[in-house]
Amino acid sequence: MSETPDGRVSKHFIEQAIDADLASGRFDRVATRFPPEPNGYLHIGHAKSICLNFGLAQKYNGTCNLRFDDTNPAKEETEYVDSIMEDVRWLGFQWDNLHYASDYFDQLYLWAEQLIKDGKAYVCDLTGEQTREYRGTLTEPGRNSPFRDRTPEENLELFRAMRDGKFPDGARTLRAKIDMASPNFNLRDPVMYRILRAHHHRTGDKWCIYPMYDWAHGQSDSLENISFSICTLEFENHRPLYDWFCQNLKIHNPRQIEFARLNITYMVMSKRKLLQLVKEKHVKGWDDPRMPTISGLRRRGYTPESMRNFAADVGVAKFNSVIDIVRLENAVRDHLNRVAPRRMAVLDPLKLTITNWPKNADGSDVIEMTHAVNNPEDPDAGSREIPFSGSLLIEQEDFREEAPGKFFRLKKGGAVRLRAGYIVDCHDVVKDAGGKVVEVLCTYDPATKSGEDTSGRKVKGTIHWVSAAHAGEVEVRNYDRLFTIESPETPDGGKTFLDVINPESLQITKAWVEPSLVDAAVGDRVQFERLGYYCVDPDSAPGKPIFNRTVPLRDTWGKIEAKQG
RNA sequence: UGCCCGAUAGUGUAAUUGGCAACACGACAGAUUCUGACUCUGUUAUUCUAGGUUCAAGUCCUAGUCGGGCAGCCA
Repeated sequence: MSETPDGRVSKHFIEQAIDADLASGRFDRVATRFPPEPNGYLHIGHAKSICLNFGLAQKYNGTCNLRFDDTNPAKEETEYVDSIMEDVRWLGFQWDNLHYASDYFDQLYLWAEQLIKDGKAYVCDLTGEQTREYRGTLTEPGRNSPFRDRTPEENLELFRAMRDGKFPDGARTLRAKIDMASPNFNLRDPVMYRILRAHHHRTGDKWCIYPMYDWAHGQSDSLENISFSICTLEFENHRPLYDWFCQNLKIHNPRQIEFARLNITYMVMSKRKLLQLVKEKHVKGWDDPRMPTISGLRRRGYTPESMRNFAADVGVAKFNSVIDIVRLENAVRDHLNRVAPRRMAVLDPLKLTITNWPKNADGSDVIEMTHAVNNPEDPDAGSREIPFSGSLLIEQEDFREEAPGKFFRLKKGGAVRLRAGYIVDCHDVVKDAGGKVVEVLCTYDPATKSGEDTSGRKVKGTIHWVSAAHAGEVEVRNYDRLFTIESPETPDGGKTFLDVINPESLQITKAWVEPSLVDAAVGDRVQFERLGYYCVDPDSAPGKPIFNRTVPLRDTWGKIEAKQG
């Protein structure tokens, strides 16, 4: 739901469907569920689904369950279950009930016997390959399995034997008896159970037959009294089967509604590809800050609020869209701008010496504390004191010996304000043997101290700095997009997504930071003024923080420069 | 050559369900600024095409075009 300018509330198509079903009496409440398969870590696409399902429950004063769709023991692990629960909570949601599809295995088995007795399911001896051949093609109908007309008695006996482990893996299946000529493949006698000897993360070795998705999902929804079963577009063709099972079992029939999954430029979202990135060590793990996983984005410094805002921002529809990654970046900037304390850090230092700075009797610099606002967007954030001296570090790129008029920073013969400090005038530089500027020499204007400026001077630029003697030295990990092209899932020229990994997606560097930052705690988020938002990484040790760049600040000057070549 | 679904500024989402095509982001131009950030202002459309119904069509009908999905004992 969102507000239009004239105050009306606009609802997306799922909310409209819910309104209609509530009004018609088809359902009297909203019950949703988020049903991940625990075979990998959740990514931002799942976050959209989580926000949708839990969000709907909140808006309609209904309920939302978390249910693990754990019907394939070959792929599923407890590690993934734990990470999924952590991610859902971190996003800010609490499920009403926690379930596992595997909790329903007994009920599912009973229902299967019921369908067999009703003559609506049969045991099929076809091999996997034969099953495929019999299924037909896109343009030709399938053919009936030669085992399709077994009697309910025979089917029951064989099915129980399947359950009891009398047959090897893959030898037989239980199939629903629907219509081999249906234009919808899902209705061509879909497999309900396969024989599979694998240790299940919850049921152990109790079962050697496991239900297929279609046979487990809708029935699980039904058992939980779900009203709206929201899933992604690729399940649209499954809906007739979803309804067929509920109707033939004569059980509560939730309404399945499909929406388009989330795609974002410069990201891959398939679990298979993400698994590959992890397994082949192209990244450091599922929570590598370059991953689109919720845990990766969390480590990168994204906030739950920004991710929820992003999900709301991209909307819900049936159109298969690709969201520009800048919208995600914008969402986190927008939130962090409001909440992240400002700090100063210099990543690529250049020495700046103030030649007229006062000295103590012993020849050392006088140290003066200056007053800096913590967050101009948030008066409640207060202010802090930073040590200022005659020996500072500024950013290399903030100084040019000679520069065009549009360059507002420091140049020889020019002036600039040192943020929360003084205005300085540059009168000379010191170069090394190679002619590279290694130090800039300035004078400061005592009447221009930040907060008590009586000079009336105006300068065009303000730059950040740290006092050389007081700066803490820390590690900084500057992250960038993991891929070099917009659509890494489909690169040109026979390349794969692995060929378009951005070799510069992680740049480790040092930074010199204002003193308070040395004690930053894991998870702390700050804005390095004029650079970007940073978050303290779990790899940090006490007194040795490591800062991950969440996202850089928008850089208008960088754009202008790039354009001018 | 089958079935299902979709198509509205560059990108995404709206349009009181047949009544002046709007909002966000981006891009561009400008203002402001002790962060070239933030903020503010302006610019950015033959609603895929062709017919039809209607006083009136983005919305309804017909045909077409383009895009996505479907032939796992995966989910």
